[in-house]
Amino acid sequence: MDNDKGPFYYSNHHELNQSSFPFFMDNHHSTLENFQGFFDPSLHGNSMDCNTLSRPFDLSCNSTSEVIDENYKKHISAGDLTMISENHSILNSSLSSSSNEADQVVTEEDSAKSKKDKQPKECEEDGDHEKSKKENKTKKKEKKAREARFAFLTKSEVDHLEDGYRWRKYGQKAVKNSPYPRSYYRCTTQKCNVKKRVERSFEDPSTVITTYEGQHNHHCPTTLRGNAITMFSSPSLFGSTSIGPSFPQDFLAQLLPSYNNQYFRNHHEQNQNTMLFHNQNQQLQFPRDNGLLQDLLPSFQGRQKP
DNA sequence: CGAGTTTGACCTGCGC
DNA sequence: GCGCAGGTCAAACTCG
Repeated sequence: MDNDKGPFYYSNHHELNQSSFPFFMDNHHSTLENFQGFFDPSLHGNSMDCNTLSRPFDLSCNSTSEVIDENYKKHISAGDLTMISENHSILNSSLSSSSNEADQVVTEEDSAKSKKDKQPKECEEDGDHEKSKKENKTKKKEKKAREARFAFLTKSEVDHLEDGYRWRKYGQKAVKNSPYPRSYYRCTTQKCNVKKRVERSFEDPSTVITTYEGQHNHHCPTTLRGNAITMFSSPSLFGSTSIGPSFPQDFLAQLLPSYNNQYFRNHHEQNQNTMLFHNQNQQLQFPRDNGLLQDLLPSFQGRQKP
């Protein structure tokens, strides 16, 4: 994988298992397996800013939501897991089923293999399908920046997890080397081009891999924000001194209603006592720090690419 | 009847 | 150039 622009290159031979995956959700046991591990500065020797990961998520659900930063719309290759770092870098690891989830690359890059990003709709609305095809061909050289993607694993028996948004399935494909198909969804809201892919891990069939692409430009239809914010900001939940002043509540508040509210819906009651951040006495601080890439995924051995 | 799903065909990029 | 795999389209279908 080309990585000329990225300051960091991570070998794909280092293990990235579920415990090092940024958001490993376990709906059955009412835990977010890796939130604590992911944010825990004692594990990573450093910490991260709330904005680091909130960017690729739906900001429009937040009352303080703002214009999408074009700098985050970097190309990434198909089938990649992406996280956006504070300094606009992208952590990028392959999730394609043809590759192993434990055999991943983390890199900042503008992907050279940005696949087609079709824009035929405008053309087809005039009913001239052939014309649109031709125009499409002429446009293919104008590689449009692929939307940022963000993927996470969820332990669930349900493939398509409720996340508060309405999705229309527009495709399903068999995935190579996997008995489980990959489903393609598009946000049903007009002019919202957010997509997501859902597939089940063939290595761990209890795990669903959900990949979001793009950012919603509308409010979450069925937000559970209130619950999420209450829970995450509750001193009784985390302990009044356990959360540092820069605890990414905004990030979590943005994240959870959109991406995990089934979790809350189903387990809200028990979650009040059992959920999230196993070690609640941990000091959690997230100073703004650009040197975060090496710290995010400690199982990787990052190195400067020559 | 509208919204969502299914599914085969098609398009595109990439590796050989 | 060819084949493969990922991604998308769109007609047919299902469902409420």
